Amino acid sequence: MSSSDARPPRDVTRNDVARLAGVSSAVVSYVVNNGPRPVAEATRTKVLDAIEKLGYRPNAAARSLITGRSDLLGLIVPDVSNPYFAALAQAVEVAARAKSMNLVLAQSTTGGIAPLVETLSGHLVAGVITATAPEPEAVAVALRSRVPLVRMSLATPTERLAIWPDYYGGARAAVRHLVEVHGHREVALVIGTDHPEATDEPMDDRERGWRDELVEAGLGTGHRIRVHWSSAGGLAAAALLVSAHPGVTAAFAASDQIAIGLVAGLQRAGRPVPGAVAVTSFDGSPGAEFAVSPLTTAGVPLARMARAAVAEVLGTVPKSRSYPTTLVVRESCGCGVTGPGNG
Amino acid sequence: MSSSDARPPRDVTRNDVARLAGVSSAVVSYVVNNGPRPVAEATRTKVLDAIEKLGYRPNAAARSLITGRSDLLGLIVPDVSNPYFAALAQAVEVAARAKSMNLVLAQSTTGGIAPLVETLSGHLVAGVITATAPEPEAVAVALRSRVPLVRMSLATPTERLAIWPDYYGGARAAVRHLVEVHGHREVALVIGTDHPEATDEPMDDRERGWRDELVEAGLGTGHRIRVHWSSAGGLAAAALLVSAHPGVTAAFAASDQIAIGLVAGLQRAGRPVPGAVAVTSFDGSPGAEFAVSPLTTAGVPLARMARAAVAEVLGTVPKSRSYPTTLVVRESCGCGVTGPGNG
DNA sequence: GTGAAAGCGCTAACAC
DNA sequence: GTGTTAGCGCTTTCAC
Repeated sequence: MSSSDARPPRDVTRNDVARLAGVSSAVVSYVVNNGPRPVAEATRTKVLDAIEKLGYRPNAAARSLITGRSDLLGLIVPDVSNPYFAALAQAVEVAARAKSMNLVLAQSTTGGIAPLVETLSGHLVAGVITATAPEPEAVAVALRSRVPLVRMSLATPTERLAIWPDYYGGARAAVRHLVEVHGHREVALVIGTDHPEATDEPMDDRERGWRDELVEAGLGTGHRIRVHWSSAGGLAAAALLVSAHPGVTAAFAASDQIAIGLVAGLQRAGRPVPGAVAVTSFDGSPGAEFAVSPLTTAGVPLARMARAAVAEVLGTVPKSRSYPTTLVVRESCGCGVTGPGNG
Repeated sequence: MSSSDARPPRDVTRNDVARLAGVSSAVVSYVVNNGPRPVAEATRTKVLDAIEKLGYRPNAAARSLITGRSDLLGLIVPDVSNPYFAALAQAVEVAARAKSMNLVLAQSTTGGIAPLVETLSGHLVAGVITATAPEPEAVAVALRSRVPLVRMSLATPTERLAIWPDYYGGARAAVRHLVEVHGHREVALVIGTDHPEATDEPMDDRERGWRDELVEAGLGTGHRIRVHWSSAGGLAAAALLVSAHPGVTAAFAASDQIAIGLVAGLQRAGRPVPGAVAVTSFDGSPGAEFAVSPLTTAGVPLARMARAAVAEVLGTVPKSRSYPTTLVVRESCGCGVTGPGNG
């Protein structure tokens, strides 16, 4: 501690273990990796003892250098502080750890993910799971470095290397509940956008689901509000809804975060949910239960999706790429509410 | 593509670059690392061109192997899907990336963190930031592998390698607001616990702050509820509060998550916040604004703390270890509420 | 200002 | 069933 530890004492290496156990370093390797060659039980025990005694821990860098792969797995999300992506990250971390993989978390808050994929691939990650839509350059980088880039929970599904919730079906179920169970005729859509000014954005499957469900019921699709994918966006949507769409009696929010803000904003504007306006949403995040009006929401099976995404990174072709949602019925739709309401 | 790519084509290495640029591999190294030796401008350009042309990317494993360190930084949290830890993780990721470090995220959902520290140190991480209290064995592992283990946002501050919000001061401010501004005399504490049955847990500084503030105001400290650190816990606390502490007119919740459940539960129990019970809490998480009653909460400066924690991992002794909170005043305390209330 | 070369700790042929 | 050994891609000392 006196000098600025100029050169840290070397870690205990596989050779130290071999020496103490009285075997060759190869045998230590076979024991540590359970292969690729068999080891006699007695020898194995000696090695294990030596490892224990020395507190030996394999150097992941050396291993990666030779194998060309690591036990690292990249995860790119727009922003982990968003509860949906937080839930996604937690599910992926659990799924990764179940496969003895470590998660490297990267946020794409600003700009493209190509530099992130580049960095990650420099770490020889087994693959990258992205919840941010990769721009063409990012895809090119992944291809060039031969790193599987698995899209997870993106609104515009691809056929290859992607896992997504059934946005379309979930949205239809959430809208159908409003129409069939509660009899609403004017159902607005409140959806997010990443490019507020862009007009040629591909249509989100949740929007498609909302539209088709209304059309099939013979209802109009004139009420559509686009805001940020956040509770603040939902708050803004509430203001818009009361001012520009006064006749609306129900709304489908494309995410719980939006719904949380929407429901709070509606309440503040004197249009309580579900009394004045019924709301359903999409995600099934834990916080939905504690919204100003507990949210009825299409629940996404993140744990299963995460396992599928990790498996896909590891080279397993998943049985299914689209995961059905389950409508969690609470109160924001008008169900089970006592007192003044339109149930 | 026909065979199962038995042996992936070797990546482009530093030698390829050297060959193309017509220099030695050492020079490539000097260019890539900006040192440790100077390189002529013309040579540098040639090298850079070759790198560009070949799409060369340094192999992090090889670099780590020789330097004995990586640009990886470990972060251990109990559960990223908890909004507080999600916010913490996002702040740490940003702070890490600002220092060109990559975050390896590990969750300690079950059991001790020693195995995680062990794994992380095998990856030669520059350090580990933990928001889960390390058990003695974890500390020993970190010591043995000479990995700095920085505690972040732990309720029981240490003197070394730790960064924390001013739990004590923040709690006092939140309680003081209830007492001095709103005149409450019976202020309950709703706090979490990791070991529901343990009785010898060290006292959380938030509890100490709550107690001292009340004592100095000449008030009683008889109302204390311990639940899980979650919104579900807050919901349970609401039930307990109405049944076992009917005289209470205000409560300080030790976390926003608890407060969110508490406020929702109180509302459901017909004791609206802040009308019937005023509430303040601790954290300042984004979601607090959208609680059933927008939360007045002691805001924690996570971004600054994250920068300090990352700096500490990197060997900088922080100017400060304790970070003051800022009371964000909204409505749950009774401020700015029109209509029936006890403002 | 540049090059040659010695390993970092580990894996996996290959030899015995 | 075990040992020997040749690198993996990179950094850095040391010569020039």
